[in-house]
Amino acid sequence: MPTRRSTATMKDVALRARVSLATVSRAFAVPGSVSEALTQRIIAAARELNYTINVNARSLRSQSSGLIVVLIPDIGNPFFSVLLQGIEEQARAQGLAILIGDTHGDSELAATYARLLDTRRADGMILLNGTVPNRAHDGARLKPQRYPVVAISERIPGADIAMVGINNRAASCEAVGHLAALGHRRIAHIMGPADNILTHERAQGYRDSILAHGCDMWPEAVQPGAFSIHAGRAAMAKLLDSAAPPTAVFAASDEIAIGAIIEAKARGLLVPDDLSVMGFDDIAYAESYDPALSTINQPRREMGRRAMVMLGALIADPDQRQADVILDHRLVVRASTAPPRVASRKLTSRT
Amino acid sequence: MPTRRSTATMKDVALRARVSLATVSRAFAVPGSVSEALTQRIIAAARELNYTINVNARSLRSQSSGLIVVLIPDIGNPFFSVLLQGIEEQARAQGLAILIGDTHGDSELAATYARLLDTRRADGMILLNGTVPNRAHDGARLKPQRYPVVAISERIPGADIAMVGINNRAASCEAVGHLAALGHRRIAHIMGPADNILTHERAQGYRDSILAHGCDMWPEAVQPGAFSIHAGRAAMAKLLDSAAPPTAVFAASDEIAIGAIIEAKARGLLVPDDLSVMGFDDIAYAESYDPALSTINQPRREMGRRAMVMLGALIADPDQRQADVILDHRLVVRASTAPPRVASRKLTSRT
DNA sequence: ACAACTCATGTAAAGGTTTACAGCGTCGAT
DNA sequence: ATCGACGCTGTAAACCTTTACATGAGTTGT
Repeated sequence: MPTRRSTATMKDVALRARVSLATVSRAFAVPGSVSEALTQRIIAAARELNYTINVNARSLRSQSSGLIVVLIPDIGNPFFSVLLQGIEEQARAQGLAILIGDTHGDSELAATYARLLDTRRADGMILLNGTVPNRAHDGARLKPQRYPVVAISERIPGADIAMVGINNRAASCEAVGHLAALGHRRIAHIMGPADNILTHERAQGYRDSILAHGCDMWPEAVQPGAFSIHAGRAAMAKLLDSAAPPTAVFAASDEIAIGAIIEAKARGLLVPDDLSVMGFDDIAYAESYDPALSTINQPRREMGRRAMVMLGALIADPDQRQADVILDHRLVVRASTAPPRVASRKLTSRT
Repeated sequence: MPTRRSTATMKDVALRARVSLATVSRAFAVPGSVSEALTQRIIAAARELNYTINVNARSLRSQSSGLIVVLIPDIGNPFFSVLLQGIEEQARAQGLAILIGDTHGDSELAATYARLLDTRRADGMILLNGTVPNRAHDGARLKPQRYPVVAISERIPGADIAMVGINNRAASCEAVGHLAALGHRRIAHIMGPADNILTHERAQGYRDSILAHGCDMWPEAVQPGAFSIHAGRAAMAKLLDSAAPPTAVFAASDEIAIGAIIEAKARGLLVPDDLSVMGFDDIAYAESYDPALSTINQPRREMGRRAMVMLGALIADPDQRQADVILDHRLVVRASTAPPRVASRKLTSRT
């Protein structure tokens, strides 16, 4: 039970400024509606009383909270931080604050956060990739109410939710194309988690490119994984253990790529001399890693900003349909990719 | 203007369950106060009507929002993400949600977020190191009201705000001690930003240790910096340009350490053979870097959790004083530190 | 001079909860 | 049978705004 802080209310301000309560409210909320003289008097009175509006009362009456929820699978993942900054900047510009819900990939938890919309604590929601609060029973619940929701980087199947993202398939195709252009013929792919849609879009882009360039195809070329350093390392180990290891790897995320490089180094391989590695995302550490990662840059800040703009529009008019926004990605070539060694074929023995 | 969603209210539930409004409220809020039979009837009615409580109304009446603000200088900094997770987990356990304010180190912005307390939008606030919304005029404002506030890892000068953290001075002393124990005599220090208190505590620990071990002291040994890779790299460049470069560096953060290593590598130096580098914080990437970073581990998740616990107590009773919590740090020795090269003595001449 | 308007302000009714207080029925003790 | 206590439920006030509607003063046009 918090101690009741005795704070000035609008009524107090009205009394002091010798106007009605309604006038005070209007002076603050509706710009041109109160005469200059009164507005000054009211502002003065408010300042003297150290008045601050009670947001809860306002929300109750106006049926909107000025808050939006952002659902993230994992705050710790550096991919999301810049995205968040974009969202947050834009939200602030629109006078909204953001409420972050870390779902830890748990759809139960996601549903809990989604409930903030039901309870009118939040006006809208942004879904970051992988977090789908409506997998289970909530799919049915989300749609009929037509809550303002936009997804970043993931198309939610079934629920027609507006989204902003990049063309993952094309980007992956380009990434693998870069490796092929360097002369690689034996290019493997380490995937993200199987239940993530991005994983499949990127894998598809990989396949497109392998086909288009007539590169090697072999059963173990595509390894399952997850968006983590650990998974990347494990998958790389499998690839290197195989009879005919690849000369290049396209990882579905930078973290996977880092894991792959760690494993390669652990075995005495030189990157990029013995093995080229491509990442995806261009997280902050990609540039600082040794070797600096070649990767696909996603315009994350812009993605966040655009999503927030769309959400704002949706909040203003929940019935309007928003078109998807596909932003441009960018191939970033750094030091982790190079032409294959001509002599590299000699490694191919054993088992 | 959002379309008014016609939602069931308590009144509707009361009608349907044939009880009074008050009884419904009590059934939900005050555990043992309503008879079993009625409670069941009420719950059934609520379910049938798809009732969800209106949080704004509750907040208005009960003068508390169930929200807490967390002020962060930079969401993108990986040091904070785990901290956040700790806070968030504990907050959820206490039925609270967190509102994240990224201040970008801007105290103006921090003040904006701090205002959420004034407007009753938030019940309490957690300050993450470096963010001091009361540097300027707000110091005076924060104290008299006695808002529930706790700081993580930084003692706010002047304002008596409870805090949880580690002993930075002792930890730094230990870090440098590790380098000295390896045989280093010429140990430099790259500091964080000058306006951050942690910077000075860590620098002090460095000095303590240098003195205690009788290591070299020279004017350029301590370089100003900032908590970033870039700053680390620049400072390292200065150190290496000097006539008698150090054989080891203690960086005030892991990011600085990474920057330092990048610069050393760029000059063809081997880490740790030619130069040992110690970091501080043990961020996620410290372990994956090449070489893996020796550093000081801060129990970040636990710090977040403890801070939230304290805040909870403070919200329950704003007048009680909370004792500071100092948690244990841990020296983590990995691959970026090693004994100095014996031949390195030959560098020590000149001037 | 009067109708028709505009414009600034005031009045009062929501908005959905929580909670102090009152009422009422039951039970045990006298 | 009476009293007090206790446990459950209902009544109504309070929390602080926003906003539809009413009011009245001033302006314009005839």
